[in-house]
Amino acid sequence: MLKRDFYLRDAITVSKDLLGKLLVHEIGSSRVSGKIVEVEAYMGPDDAAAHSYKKRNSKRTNIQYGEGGFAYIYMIYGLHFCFNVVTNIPQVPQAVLIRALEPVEGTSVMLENRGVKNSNQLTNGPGKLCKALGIDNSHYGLDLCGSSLYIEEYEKPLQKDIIPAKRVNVDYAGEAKDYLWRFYISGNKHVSVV
DNA sequence: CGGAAGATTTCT
DNA sequence: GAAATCTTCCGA
Repeated sequence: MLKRDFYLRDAITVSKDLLGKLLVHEIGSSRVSGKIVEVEAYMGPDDAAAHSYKKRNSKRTNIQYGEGGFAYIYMIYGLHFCFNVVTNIPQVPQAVLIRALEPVEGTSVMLENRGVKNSNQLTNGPGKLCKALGIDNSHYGLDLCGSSLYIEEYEKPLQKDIIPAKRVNVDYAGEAKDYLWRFYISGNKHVSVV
């Protein structure tokens, strides 16, 4: 399992390092997990696309003001949950949105959670992977150095296979919408948007 | 206290 | 291309 130090860096560095790692959710005795294939970095106070833009501190974003390595989960459009990893030191509100996974363990559980048959569409989007892994608001603020939801070493993608791209659905963010703060693994079938 | 908008998904 | 759908947030 990744240690606290891993998360105490800036969101861009952490996001790139997260590619190829395994996101694990232990539900009772079963393990559900997926390889991280797509992420986006949100850099906080100076990033108009971030929830913590201009040091906004609300009930929702508060966890970002603590130290890195905790789960930041929020509901969007009243329908879907998104899972983020808080990064950096306290008082620096940054986070990494996990946008897509490649199913590894417990795919039958994921299929059941999602109610679809095509495994390519199981976890290829932030809302989808939360549903597939059974992540919801009850996991808000959970310590990723704990024992039920965590990230561990898995694969290390080649540098050339890490593709920078514009973030998705942040058109409202002015100049920040063009920042290349989204990263995904080249050629992977489970990336949400190509 | 009320209005507005959203780090998405799904269907047509 | 547009609706679904409701929590959260910000301004008054």
